Amino acid sequence: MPRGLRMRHLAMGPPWWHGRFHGAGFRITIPREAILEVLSKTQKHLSAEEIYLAVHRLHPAVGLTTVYRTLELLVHIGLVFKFDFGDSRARYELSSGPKGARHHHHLVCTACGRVIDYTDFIDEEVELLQQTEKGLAKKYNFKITNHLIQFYGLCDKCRSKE
Amino acid sequence: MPRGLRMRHLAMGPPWWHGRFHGAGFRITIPREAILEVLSKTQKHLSAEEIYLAVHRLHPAVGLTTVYRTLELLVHIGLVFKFDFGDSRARYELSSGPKGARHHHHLVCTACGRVIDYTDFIDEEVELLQQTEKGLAKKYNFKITNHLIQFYGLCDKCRSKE
DNA sequence: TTGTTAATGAAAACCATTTTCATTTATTGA
DNA sequence: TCAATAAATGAAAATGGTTTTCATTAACAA
Repeated sequence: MPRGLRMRHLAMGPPWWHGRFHGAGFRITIPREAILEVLSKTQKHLSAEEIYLAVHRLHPAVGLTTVYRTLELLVHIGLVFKFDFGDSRARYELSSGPKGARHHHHLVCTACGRVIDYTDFIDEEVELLQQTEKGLAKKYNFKITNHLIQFYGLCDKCRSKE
Repeated sequence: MPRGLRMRHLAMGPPWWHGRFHGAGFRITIPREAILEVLSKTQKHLSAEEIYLAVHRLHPAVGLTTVYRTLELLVHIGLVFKFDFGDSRARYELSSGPKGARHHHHLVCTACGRVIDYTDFIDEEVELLQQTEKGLAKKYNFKITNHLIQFYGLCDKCRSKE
């Protein structure tokens, strides 16, 4: 049986993101473990408070302040995306799991605030985006690390109410 | 010599957006005129306070509250776009002038916050976006009215500081 | 194990935005 | 042209998500 990285996961070794932390000189703490645990077990776009509540269930000692600070850190090192869907509170999402395959875009209903993730057309989009990124990077000497694509409109429910 | 509304604009006729207001049942007031005036004379992404300050120069009686309320209204009727560039204050931009040709996307520097508008590649993007919108609209029964595209990364100045 | 320093939690501060409410003003009908 | 009336406004207060402060705790290198 092969060893190495593979084994570490089957044997429940350190989570995949520990390396990212150590590499950047950050400490691995219980609140941080808990927050990443929560984020990695949901597909939803959680707000800081929702994350706090979920973490609080497991570790009541963890405070909201730490949740905010940790999220800021995670966004900074690129482990988490921060979104604004227009409801005056930020939403957070793991940018990619250990398998690194989560990228999606959003449909935001401007009437009820519902957010739909979609991955359809992502391939075509990504191809174009890469060309665009390349061109923009060159023209503006900009180092592009990320992009945000959101479509706004009315979801099926809100359409029928009109 | 003709009197009435016409005169107020030096025979230039009512601004192009008056129709949009009357049609939706909203009144045309001095603060609203002033706010649209300010928005139509800049290419920048102004914050509510910046708009307030600019309006204040012309009409000191106009308050910040009214600016917020008017912007909300303008966003609602689609005359203005509201953006979030991550600096904890919303930015506003006229969605289209009378000639309706202003659409662009943004490059946002995550280090210094600089925002660059670009219209390059817009044609190719728009073509793909239309296909995507069509597909998404069908699949999710979503009526898409708008989209947001932003690229994040480091601008030339911040790159060289690294 | 221990010393150093980052990380934390509670409470207070912050600040963009929203709400309240009394007053003003644009519009409509006489 | 002039009220009538309901929308719009401004000042001040409230709101609420997020950040800061500061004393305490805990991660981790030696």
